[in-house]
Amino acid sequence: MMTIKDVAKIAGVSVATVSRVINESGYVNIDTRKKVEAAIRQSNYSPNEVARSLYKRKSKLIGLLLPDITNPFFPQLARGIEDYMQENGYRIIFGNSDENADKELDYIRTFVQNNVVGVISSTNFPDSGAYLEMNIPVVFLDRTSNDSPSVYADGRKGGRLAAQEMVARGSSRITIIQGPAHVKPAQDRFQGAAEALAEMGISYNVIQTSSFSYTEAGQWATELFERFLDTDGVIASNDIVASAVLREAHRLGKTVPEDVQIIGFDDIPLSSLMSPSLSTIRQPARDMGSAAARLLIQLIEQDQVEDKIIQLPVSFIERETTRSRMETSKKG
Amino acid sequence: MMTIKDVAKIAGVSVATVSRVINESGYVNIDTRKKVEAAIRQSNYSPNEVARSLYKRKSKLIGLLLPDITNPFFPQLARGIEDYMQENGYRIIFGNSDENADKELDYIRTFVQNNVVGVISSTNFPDSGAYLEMNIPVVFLDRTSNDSPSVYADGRKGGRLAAQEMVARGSSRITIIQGPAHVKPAQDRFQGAAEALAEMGISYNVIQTSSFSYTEAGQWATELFERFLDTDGVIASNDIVASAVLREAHRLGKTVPEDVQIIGFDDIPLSSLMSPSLSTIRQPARDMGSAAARLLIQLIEQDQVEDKIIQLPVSFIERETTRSRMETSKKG
DNA sequence: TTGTATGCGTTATCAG
DNA sequence: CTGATAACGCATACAA
Repeated sequence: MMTIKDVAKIAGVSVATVSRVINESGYVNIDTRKKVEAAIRQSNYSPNEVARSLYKRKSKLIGLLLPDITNPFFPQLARGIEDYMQENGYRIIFGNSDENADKELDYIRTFVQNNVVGVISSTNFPDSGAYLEMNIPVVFLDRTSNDSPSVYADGRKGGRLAAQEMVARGSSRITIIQGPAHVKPAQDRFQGAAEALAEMGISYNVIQTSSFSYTEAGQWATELFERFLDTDGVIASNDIVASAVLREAHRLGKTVPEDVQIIGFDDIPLSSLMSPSLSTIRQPARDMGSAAARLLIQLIEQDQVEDKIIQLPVSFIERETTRSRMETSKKG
Repeated sequence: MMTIKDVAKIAGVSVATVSRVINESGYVNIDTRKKVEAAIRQSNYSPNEVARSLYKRKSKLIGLLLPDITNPFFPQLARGIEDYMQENGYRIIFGNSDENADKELDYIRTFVQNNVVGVISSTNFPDSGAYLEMNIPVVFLDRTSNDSPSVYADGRKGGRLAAQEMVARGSSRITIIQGPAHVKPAQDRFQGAAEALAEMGISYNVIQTSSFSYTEAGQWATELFERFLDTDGVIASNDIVASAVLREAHRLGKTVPEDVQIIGFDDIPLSSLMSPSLSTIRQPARDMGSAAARLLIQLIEQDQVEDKIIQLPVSFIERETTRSRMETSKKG
């Protein structure tokens, strides 16, 4: 590998001068600049980021911690982040936490060991202290913690929306699938749906689940109809579980949405390609990702930021697992 | 941040000694070791990887380049890689290439700028020279290049399998969806299917596609049935497109698999949750990922490797978009 | 068994 | 406008 020294030699100047033209810092004569630039081109030199990072005590690296990239919601977040970071010259060190505190800690440690200048984390332990001790900007994504910088969608609202749309479309024997207890956003959704239903005076069933895994999704769908065969509306904890429910409904000979309506959560890309396509509460995942990236960069490069806490709106995506809306109670 | 110097001061020894206990290199008296270890614990010190990397001219970082993490096949690869790397103390710098040569080059450059010790790449340009010039181990994943280290599934065989299973299950008016021309594995599949069909003396239709994007998948499905309404067997270029075809078939009032059989490719996690669940040619994506990681680490740490080229088997996953096999021509 | 000094590739300070 | 040089944090060769 070429070093700044090699370039200096070729150009017949000192390393300091080369450094100046690279960083456009300090004065440098137009002619010597030409020489240096020529030398750089000729030698195909590009600066060693490690040395830079060592000297400046900060890199162009950011750490990204996601629960499981295999869950289709997270790649969307990751993409939003990566694109924005890429455009701004930052690179990403990525890790899956599996919602496991130790693994998370391990990653955080190596992040700081590598001089990352910031981290974006979708953690269930935002208050673990590890984040504070880092002493570098952190933004929590799809998660919240007091008034720490964070980007998230309004899960509670999403839950409410799902409940309202379901009721407005005529379901009355509704089952809510409650996501994993340790995943905050999942609980927000549940709470939103539950409280909206309560406000409308509609009783509901609840199925408890303990993960978002593909393999278990089928089991919960099975359990759901075993316990509540006559349910006519399912509010799922995410689109994966919703798919499983849709599948199980079919297997039992039910037609969707006539016999059972189903509403998912997230709006993962595949939900529109299923048949019937999945009605769902959309989280603008990619936007959440880029918003988080943008916020983190502000935190890194400026001392002032517009908003430390960014809540993005969710929306109901009407597709084929819900019926058309009944105009039951029109006011006015 | 604590440095080795701080630790040395606390322990009342020199930095060299501290370094020795950290790296278990050279002799160090049992008692002074105790002292140093205590100092490390007390100060919560962990070595600066950047400084290490600078000195040793190699890091614990590896570069990972994938076309698009948003395509459900790639997170599986990524997971296989990440898990294996994590266990072995390596971290990943990740980038999406979008199959764009410039973006790829940009990433490769920053990889070497950051002293990565190896890269795993799913590139369409394995022979671009950029990979050779890097002078660090590269393994191509889901791709091949002469006798460069690589890990991939037998796409040709997969295509053949799909064709054979489709025919054995009674389809005769078969349509193959041909994936993007610039994506080698997609062409392998196509070729395999086409040649198997040819061998069996069965004619077929072909639909050309130019990407694996979700949004366009629907259009191709539409085009497929517009042009070949009476097709009774579709061999799709991947599971996403297969989903779109399934959906379109339903929309047109066709029943699957009675009227049309559909076989996908990849076996993404959601394919088993669809209804009907998707018959598909499975690529062991996660295993491919860990195999690539394993191979890369061998390449990095040893001079000899078992096999530079690893081909993993594909398999037909029989689910609900294909009928049961007709025992047409039983020999013996 | 331990300590001192050097260099890894950069940037920034300070003379010139 | 340009060039020595120190320092970033660490690992190693060499002394002691």
